[in-house]
Amino acid sequence: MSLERRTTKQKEAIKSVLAGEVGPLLPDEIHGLALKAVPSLGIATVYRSLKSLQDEGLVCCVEIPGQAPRYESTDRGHHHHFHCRECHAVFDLEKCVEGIKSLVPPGFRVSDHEITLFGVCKACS
Amino acid sequence: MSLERRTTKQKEAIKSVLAGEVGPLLPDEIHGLALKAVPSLGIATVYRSLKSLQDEGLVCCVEIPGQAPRYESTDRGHHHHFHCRECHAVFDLEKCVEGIKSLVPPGFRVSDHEITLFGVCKACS
DNA sequence: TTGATACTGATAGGTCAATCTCATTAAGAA
DNA sequence: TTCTTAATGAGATTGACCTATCAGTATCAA
Repeated sequence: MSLERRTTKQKEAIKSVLAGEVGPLLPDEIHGLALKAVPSLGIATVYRSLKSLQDEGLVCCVEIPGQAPRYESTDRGHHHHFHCRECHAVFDLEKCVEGIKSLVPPGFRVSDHEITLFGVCKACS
Repeated sequence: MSLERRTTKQKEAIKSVLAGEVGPLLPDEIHGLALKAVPSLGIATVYRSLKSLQDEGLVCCVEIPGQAPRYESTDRGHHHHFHCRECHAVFDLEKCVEGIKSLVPPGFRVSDHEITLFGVCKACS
């Protein structure tokens, strides 16, 4: 239980990695990119920092079906994701679709939803 | 490598469990239900049969974000899923939404998509 | 009915994401 | 600068999911 919260170069490096991305990243990917700023960074610290950043509301978790959780900054608003079957990268999509709630039978209450598109990204085409 | 394919009561039990469901099931759930028909059924056989049924095109795998793979019969056509945050059951949804492909930026090719709604099901409300 | 062999059940083993442990380091208040 | 203690890094450990192994069983063509 932290009574205070210290600013560390590790956590700052992870925040700036996520700030510069166009989609959610795996912990391993975050680790790889943040190593450039903090060469000694351990993977355990990546997981710890991600949890801490989630508690602070700065980062959220994105689940792609069949894949490990990815993380991205929360400052992007509501959006969905595209998963490239070639390079396995995940991209943010700008918009959402209408009529989601009409899918649900009577008596069911919807709190949120996930839409994931699969295919081949621009670079891999 | 199977040169022939035999009919066994284990695999038949698994098929009939999946045939009677309103949504995809976890391997463990399939195991639990199929035990009623074949009390000696082992979990390894459940996994083996599911793989075999997938090869035959009779069963497909459904991935809910953040969850282990579930399995269902392929005879339901295109549809999506609702995941109850209370009881963790997954239900099939009848319809799909329009305009999915308009979400994607130029240069990206979409092959398929997943929509998962989260909330509380009728029984849990 | 018989025989070749696909299938089964139990369990050990593998894989991978994530957490725990603990000695060491370093942030930041005083 | 000093000192408390939060945070770190390395590696061991866990836990979930699934596969491999292998001796024994059951299917089905002949």
